[in-house]
Amino acid sequence: MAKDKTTMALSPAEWEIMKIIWERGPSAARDVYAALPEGHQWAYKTVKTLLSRLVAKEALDYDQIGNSYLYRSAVAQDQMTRQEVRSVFSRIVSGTVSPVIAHLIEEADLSDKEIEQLRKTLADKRSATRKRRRRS
Amino acid sequence: MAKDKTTMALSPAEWEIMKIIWERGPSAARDVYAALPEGHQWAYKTVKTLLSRLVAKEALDYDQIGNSYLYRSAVAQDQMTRQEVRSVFSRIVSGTVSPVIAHLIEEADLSDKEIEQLRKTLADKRSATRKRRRRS
DNA sequence: GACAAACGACTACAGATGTAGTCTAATGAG
DNA sequence: CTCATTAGACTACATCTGTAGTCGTTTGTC
Repeated sequence: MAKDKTTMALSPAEWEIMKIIWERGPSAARDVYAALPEGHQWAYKTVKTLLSRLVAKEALDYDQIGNSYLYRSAVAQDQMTRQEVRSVFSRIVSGTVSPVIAHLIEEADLSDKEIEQLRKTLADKRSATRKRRRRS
Repeated sequence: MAKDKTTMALSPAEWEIMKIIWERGPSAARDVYAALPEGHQWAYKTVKTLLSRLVAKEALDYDQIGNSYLYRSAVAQDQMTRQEVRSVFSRIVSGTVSPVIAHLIEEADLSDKEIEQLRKTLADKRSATRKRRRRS
């Protein structure tokens, strides 16, 4: 039933829950509820619904402790993130990706170290591209 | 009724339509239908529905020509794109954006010229960051 | 001028999502 | 042991989305 992990998608509200579990590690429903960022006033029941849906999607798994569940992530955060970013880009972009990357760089709050790292990524990319071109 | 332009969101199917109109310029429903990328076999009626919904959202506007409409974009593509990217990032990211940017760079098909441009963007970013730090 | 073709308006309907509420069973407090 | 509390299961319901279909009107064709 549950979609393949490589095609699973999370709704915004579900992402909110997953982020909490990724940060805190395995958590009971109460803990997730307590960890909601300020400004999110979901009813506890809403959190429970989202947790159940995430279990149904197999994004979460759980261990039963007494009569309650300890939810834990069943998918890696960076994998989900990559997937989501890919999906958004395929929706949005018609042709050129690079202006969007530029926009992100401008908007993001990057440390010097991260900037250095990205420069290196770009440099690698350049040589990789050249290699591909030569081969073809 | 219609959401403020700064908060309007498009569904994936709606993006598909908008991309066609952004590329082709003002178009009749038939033209949009004809311009659907291979593999998208929506019924013509489906296209019509999406166009109407986009008009309702004020993402499209139209001029009446005879008894039919010539649809034209009422929002700029890059503005919508930026908005969408921002929204996705605020959903997804807890903390560090830069791995995601790195991932994009790795995945994207970038020309040498674009890579050079991005390096420059990063360089600017670095000096901007330094300036901000000095000020604070 | 009659009629088929095409158009836009409105309607349909199932699945996903946001946002909870009810019901029943387990359990911890006294 | 009894009872209020709490947990998870199941139910609810409005809205958004994907994906069309029907209806009445306009219009181009002969």
